[in-house]
Amino acid sequence: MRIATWNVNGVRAREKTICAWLEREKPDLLLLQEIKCEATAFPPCFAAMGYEAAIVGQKGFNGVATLARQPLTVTAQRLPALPETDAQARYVEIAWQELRVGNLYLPNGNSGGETGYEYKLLWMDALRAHAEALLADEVKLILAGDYNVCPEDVDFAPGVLGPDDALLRPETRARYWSLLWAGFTDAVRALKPRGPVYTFWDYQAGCWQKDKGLRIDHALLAPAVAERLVAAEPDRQERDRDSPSDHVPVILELA
DNA sequence: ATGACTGAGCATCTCAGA
Repeated sequence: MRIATWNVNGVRAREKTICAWLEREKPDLLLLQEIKCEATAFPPCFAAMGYEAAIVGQKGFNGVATLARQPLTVTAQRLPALPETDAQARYVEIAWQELRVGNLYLPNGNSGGETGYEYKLLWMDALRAHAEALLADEVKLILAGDYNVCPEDVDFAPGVLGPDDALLRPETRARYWSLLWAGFTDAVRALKPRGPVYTFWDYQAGCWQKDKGLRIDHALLAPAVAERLVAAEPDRQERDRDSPSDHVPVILELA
């Protein structure tokens, strides 16, 4: 079973790139973040390739969608703990085969001043509350996507982030670890405990060429899923293609 | 000392990204 997560930075701008990648990699599930469009504007090409889609879209910003080869059931289109008035499209969750798969795009937190940062923390609290409820029910849960968190110092190249960046502030990291310690396994770190495993490189200043990246795209696995983990790594080749996303796919293989 | 990108929108600049 192959499951991938990918912040594509605009699904319409990346349509051909994603189709070609699906053709090569043939994952069972693909979790997309930053689709930057409403569901009505979502490209039809994935359906033509045999993928069903669960889409939570938004005009211009954010937006998540999960593609699945086999039938899926949508179980959530937002985090239950957030107010219903919250308009940001950042979470979609499906039941698929024996699994529950949450696809998330966590707020960056560097824009909008302290209010913007507080929203990130609020969102992380809501994510943990939801995750704990599912784990308590022994749901076979995968929570994957763009977390916008560098868990440890090894997860960002020296010099690419300031000391107060929202991706690594202590309040951010405390919430990330609190989520992880609720009972998850970080799939990539479980298989590569040490060293950089970047998933993002800024478009600016030749960051990719200098390998000055970040590890911010994560896949967290509930215990019953973690015991089936065979492989988990970013597909770095994708960053070298024409007009790439600034993130690469992270691919998981489960027995 | 230093690099200066990308997508989308009531668009030829602004915002957000991270």
